[in-house]
Amino acid sequence: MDPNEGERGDRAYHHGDLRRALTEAARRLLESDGAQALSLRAVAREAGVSPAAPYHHFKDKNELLDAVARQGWVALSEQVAAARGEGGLTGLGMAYVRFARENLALYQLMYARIRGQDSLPHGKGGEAYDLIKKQVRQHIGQAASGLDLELATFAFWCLSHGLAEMRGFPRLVDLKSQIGGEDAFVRAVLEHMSVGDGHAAAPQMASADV
Amino acid sequence: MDPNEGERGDRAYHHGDLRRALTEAARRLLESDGAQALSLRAVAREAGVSPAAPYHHFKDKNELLDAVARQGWVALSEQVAAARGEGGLTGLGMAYVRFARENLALYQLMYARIRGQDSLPHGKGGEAYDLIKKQVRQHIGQAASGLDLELATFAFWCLSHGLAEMRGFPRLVDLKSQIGGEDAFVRAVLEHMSVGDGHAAAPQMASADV
DNA sequence: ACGCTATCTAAGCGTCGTACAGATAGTACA
DNA sequence: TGTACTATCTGTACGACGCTTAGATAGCGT
Repeated sequence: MDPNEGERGDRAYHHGDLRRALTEAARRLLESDGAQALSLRAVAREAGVSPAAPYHHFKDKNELLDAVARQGWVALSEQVAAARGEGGLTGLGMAYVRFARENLALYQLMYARIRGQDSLPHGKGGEAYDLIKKQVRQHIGQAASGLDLELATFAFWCLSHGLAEMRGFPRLVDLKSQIGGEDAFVRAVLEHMSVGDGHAAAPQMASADV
Repeated sequence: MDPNEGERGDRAYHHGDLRRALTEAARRLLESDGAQALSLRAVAREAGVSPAAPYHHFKDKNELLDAVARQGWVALSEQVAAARGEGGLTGLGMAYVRFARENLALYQLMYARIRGQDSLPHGKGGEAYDLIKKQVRQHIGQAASGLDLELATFAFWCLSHGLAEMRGFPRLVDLKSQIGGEDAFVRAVLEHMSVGDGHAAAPQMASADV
């Protein structure tokens, strides 16, 4: 649950706090050499221990990666929280996308780990989702139904995630230059949904109209 | 470019059309054992050839996976195309999500391959995107600016992708049961964006209203 | 019929995740 | 203080992986 469950800095092991050293080594490798270079042996090497040492702190490689991913969710939540009150809902979305851009390999690891176990981050890790939900509530008004709130939050999350993942796709380069740069594009997409115009409670099924 | 570049059924090799046999074996393994079991050696085993045989048809493992992914994009486009004219834009989105549900490992492989090379599927593979764009144009009206059309299409794609990827997340189970099941949930999210209500040309920054 | 080339096999290299036995260093208690 | 005890780390090994190379084989054009 606690993403830094090895954060007991008081407790020292033979060669120091190896658990923390391992996750830090992993994040270092992730940033420098990318996700495909993140082998357990490489992490152990980077931390200066034998290939078998990590197994005294993590059941297997997946558990190490999960710990790193949890740290990523915490960092994402912090970055989104720091953008609170600056640019409204759009500001949170842009902070989300900025995190993904600045920590691409980590961001992809976070979702890769989630896909492996079919569970969204919860507890500290899922704080970002709740922050966005709160801002969405403020955006669409307290009067909106809880169902609308949930739908709007999820839709906004999808938009942010899509922007984070597909930012570099060639199909978008024309659009981005046409709209005035990367940030303007992100802003435009986030605001395009214009969540909370009050149309969600009675979803229309119009097939075609001008 | 052509996702079935090995589809020359006329040309037979020593043991038949091994290139096709390999991609088919890969898709079989993907469906039965998941993505992490998809090793080159396992594919060769499934196809009944030696571990080195695939290298005469693919430069390396990545090229084999790319070929499988391209077949996936074609299949996705076909499924989306088959839903044309049935349920409007929402129908296309639901077909997209249904494909991801029915071919989960393949769907994730498709995006994993894309992330590795920072390029969206084009040509035959990207047909689905163009189909959705066409339907979005019909939905928002021909009068909308090209910029709005692109933004709306991308936003709708993000929504569909998010639904496909996060469908099983525990955070959503309450919402799904509350809204009346899986399909109703997908429909609600897709329609929530209500793309093309004419607010995109002049994106409002309303902070709160009911 | 004869070479030519494409195709496939066998064997091997370095790396990976992981397991296990033994060494070592802190800790608890006599 | 000395002595078990346990947690931590090393060394070594196993099977599987991606990929390379050398050699066998089969279909092709001439």
